Amino acid sequence: MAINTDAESDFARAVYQLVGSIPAGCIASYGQIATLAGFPQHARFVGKLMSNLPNDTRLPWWRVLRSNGEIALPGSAGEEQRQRLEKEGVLVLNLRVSVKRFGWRLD
DNA sequence: CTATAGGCCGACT
DNA sequence: TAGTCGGCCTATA
Repeated sequence: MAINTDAESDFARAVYQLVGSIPAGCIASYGQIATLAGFPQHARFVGKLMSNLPNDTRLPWWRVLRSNGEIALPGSAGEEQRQRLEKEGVLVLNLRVSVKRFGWRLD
């Protein structure tokens, strides 16, 4: 089953809701979001959605990183993400976060 | 720690 | 129509 790229698609809405429900001080991965949204194969599309987000979005896009805790964004964008994370108390070392300590796991 | 190998799938040339 | 490219993932060496 192919996903609908429309911003109103179930997939997109699920992703937005999930990202929005990541607690401050925690991080999640693209694949994790995709999986929770019901489409484990669409990790990349999650990134696509994030890149499409408007600048004034309220979504905490910065809490989404790679599965290994690495910041995916290059250059200045990654810098912004790093600062937003640290402002929430997430320790970022060399563009890296400890998934063990800050990973978003549901209880 | 790096390097390879395989997979995935929408968007854009 | 066929490549190529992404804010990717997992496993293995």
